[in-house]
Amino acid sequence: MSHTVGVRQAQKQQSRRALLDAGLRLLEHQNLSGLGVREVTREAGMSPAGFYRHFRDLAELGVVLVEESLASLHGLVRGALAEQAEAGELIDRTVELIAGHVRERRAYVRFLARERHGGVQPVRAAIAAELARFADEVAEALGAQPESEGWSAADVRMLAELYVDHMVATAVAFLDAAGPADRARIAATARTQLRLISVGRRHWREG
Amino acid sequence: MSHTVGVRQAQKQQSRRALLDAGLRLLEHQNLSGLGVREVTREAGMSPAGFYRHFRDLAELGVVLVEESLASLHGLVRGALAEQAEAGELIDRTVELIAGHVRERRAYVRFLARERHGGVQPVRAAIAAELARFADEVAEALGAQPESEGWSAADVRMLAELYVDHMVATAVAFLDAAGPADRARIAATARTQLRLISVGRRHWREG
DNA sequence: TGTACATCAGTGAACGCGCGTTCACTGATGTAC
DNA sequence: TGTACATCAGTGAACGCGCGTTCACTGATGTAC
Repeated sequence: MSHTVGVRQAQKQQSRRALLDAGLRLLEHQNLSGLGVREVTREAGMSPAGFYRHFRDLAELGVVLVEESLASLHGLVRGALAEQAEAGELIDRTVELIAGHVRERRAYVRFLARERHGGVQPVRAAIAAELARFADEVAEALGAQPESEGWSAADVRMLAELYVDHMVATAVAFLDAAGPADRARIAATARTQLRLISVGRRHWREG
Repeated sequence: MSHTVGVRQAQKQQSRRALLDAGLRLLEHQNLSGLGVREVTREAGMSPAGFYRHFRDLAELGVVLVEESLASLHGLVRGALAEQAEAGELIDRTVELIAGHVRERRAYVRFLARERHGGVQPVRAAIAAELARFADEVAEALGAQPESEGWSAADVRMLAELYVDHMVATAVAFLDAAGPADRARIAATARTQLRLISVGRRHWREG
């Protein structure tokens, strides 16, 4: 019974987690700006006043959710970049990674998609900044590939942005998929689009 | 003084317009699900009860705004497709069209971006259906081009979706542009990305 | 180990407030003759 | 044209309700000796 943290602190963490989870659950079908303190505490099985032991207001809870969402997304991007394979195979793997991520972190992905252009400015800014960082990471990885020889930094960065935009669009499409057949169609479309971009990249110099 | 419509009806139309404009104005900085009836009527200079002479609730007002937004977007898409020019020139014109549309219909574009994944289901469905129709139109136009010879209908459709997604992403980027220099950068990126896709399309067969 | 005091996460009651919606109304516009 | 009645867009008051936030509290956990 090591109590390096203490029972009290552990219980507090648990309550905080319950509030975050309740918020995430409720945000799957509504906007952050439409959420209420009482609504969240009700869902978490806590009295309304208890909320203020953990967060100043709902925007603060929202920002924590953004951080968690982005951490999970970062894992996805790193995973995609770490893959070492032939181009076609890499495309297939990437699309699979996105599909899997949407399946496992559905609520987080939905939250990001919804608040990316939502009504809460600090949350929007955090998401935009983090997507820019993803583009940086992707640009760096692309720049290291032999296919990028002779490309300007700006062109590599442009290509990275195109990939990130496409990843986001694909993830959102998976979110709204109607069923397995629909998911398969979305995956096939995404793969073909990535292949098209890849072809364009290879023939870029010849214009 | 032709009164084919009647003074009373004209005044009612004017009030309705005032409510829609007030809503659109308020929605530039908040979500539809966070908007209030009293808030809208206050902004429109009308008593709260007056709202119900025009709309059942705010979702109904929101759906009308979606229709208006999409009508304006339709004009943009038709404009882009109607252009007859050499590929490079066409890309420049398309990016200019998007930039101009964002400048002139800023509030509508912001509204669409925000509610596309927002918390009001009927509004979301309307936007998704309409974007699919845009993809259909674009696919039809692309299919008629000589460059599409030998392409399957599915591949043409996939290309159209890529273009529509890219248009949306570009419009949203323009929305958040920090200034003229930022706008120029976004335009340059969008042009280069379109050129890349165009190159990929030309060399598709050789894959 | 036991005891006495301190801390503090969570409670339940209370507050004032703005909300959505209804209602009977009013007065300008429309219509019939 | 003038008059008498009908229509109906917009009003202002009223309602009940759930909201965010505060407060003094309680009782389990932590700490000092």
